[in-house]
Amino acid sequence: MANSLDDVVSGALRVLDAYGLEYCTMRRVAGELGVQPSALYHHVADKQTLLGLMADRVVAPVEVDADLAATSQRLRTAMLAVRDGAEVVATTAAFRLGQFALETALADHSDRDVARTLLLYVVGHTQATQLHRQAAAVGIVEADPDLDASFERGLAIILR
Amino acid sequence: MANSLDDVVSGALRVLDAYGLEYCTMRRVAGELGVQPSALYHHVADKQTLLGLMADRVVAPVEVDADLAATSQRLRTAMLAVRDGAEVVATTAAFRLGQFALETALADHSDRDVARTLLLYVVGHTQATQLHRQAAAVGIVEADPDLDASFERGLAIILR
DNA sequence: ACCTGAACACCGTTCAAGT
DNA sequence: ACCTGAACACCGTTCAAGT
Repeated sequence: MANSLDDVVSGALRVLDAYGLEYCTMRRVAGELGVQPSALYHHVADKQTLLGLMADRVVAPVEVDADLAATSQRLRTAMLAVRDGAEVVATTAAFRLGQFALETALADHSDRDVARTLLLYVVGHTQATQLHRQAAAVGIVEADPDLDASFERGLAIILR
Repeated sequence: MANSLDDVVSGALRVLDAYGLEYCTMRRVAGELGVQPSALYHHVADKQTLLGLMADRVVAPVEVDADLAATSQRLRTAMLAVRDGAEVVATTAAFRLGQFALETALADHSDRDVARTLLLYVVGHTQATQLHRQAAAVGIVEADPDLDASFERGLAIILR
C-alpha cells in the first residue's frame, strides 16, 4: 500500500525513538517504510521539513490552559515521550520565537513575556534532561534523581 | 608547521563561523588547516569531542560575577559572537546540568536553582535568536527588532 | 500519485605507513 | 608527534523512468 505524508512522519518518529536523532536518517526512515530513500521526496521537500513535521507532532497533543505550571508539565512530558524529542523541537523551524504555536496559545492565558520565558525554559531544561539521561544510559555520568524536582523549582522561580 | 590541538579548535571555530554548524565538517576543518581529514584524529577522539572543545572556547571569555543580569548579557554576547554558537553550547557535553562550569560559577553568586534556570533561559533564548536571525538572513521570515529587549524582559522575570 | 534505480557529491572514522 | 593515502560504510538529494 502507498504511504501518505502522515505515514512518513509516523515512520520517522519511530526511527527517532528507536535510534535517536543522530541516526534518524532519510535512508533509515525509508527502510522503516519499506521504500527507497528517493520515495520520501515525493512527500517532503527535504529533511528539515520532515523534522519540522515531527516536532509539530511531538507537541500537538499538549493541551494549553490557564494553569501555566500544569501546561509546562504536559509539554515536558510530551517531549520526554520520544527520544531526543526536546532537541527536535528546539532546533526546528516549529520553534521560531513569536510564531511557535504553543507560544501564542500560552500568551493568551498569561503575559507574553512570561509565556516566552517559560517556553524557553521548559524546552531547554527538557533538552538538557534528555542529554543527561542519554549520557547516564551509556554510563558516562551517574543518573541525577533530582532532575524532575529541579524542573519544578525552576518553574516556580519563573512563575512566582 | 605542525598543528596543535588549539590550532584544530581555532580552525574549527573559523569554519563554524564562516559556514554554520551544518557545514562544519571534519573534512572542512582539515581543509582549513591544510591537512588530511585523518590528521584531525591525532588531536581529537571524534567530532563530538571537538564540538565540546569549541563550546568551551566560546564560553571561556565570559566573566561571572554577582551581577546576574550583566553576567547573562555577557554569556549571550559571547555566544552570539560566533555563528550557531548557542546551538553548539546547548547540544554539547559542556552543557550538562550540574557540571557546566558556568552553572557552578553562577551558583556561587546566587541560588543554585536560579543559576540553572537563568542559564537554560539564556542559552535557549540565544539559540532561538540565532535560529531566527539565520531564517531572516535567508528571507524566510522578517527580522524581529524586539529580540534584544525580549531577552532582557525574560531576564527580569527570572530575577525578580 | 507514488515509487524505483542509478547516480552525484558528499560524510565520519580507521589504519597502515611515512617523516 | 604529526601527518598521508587509501579505504569502508555511510549520508542527503536529484532525476529519469516506471505503474
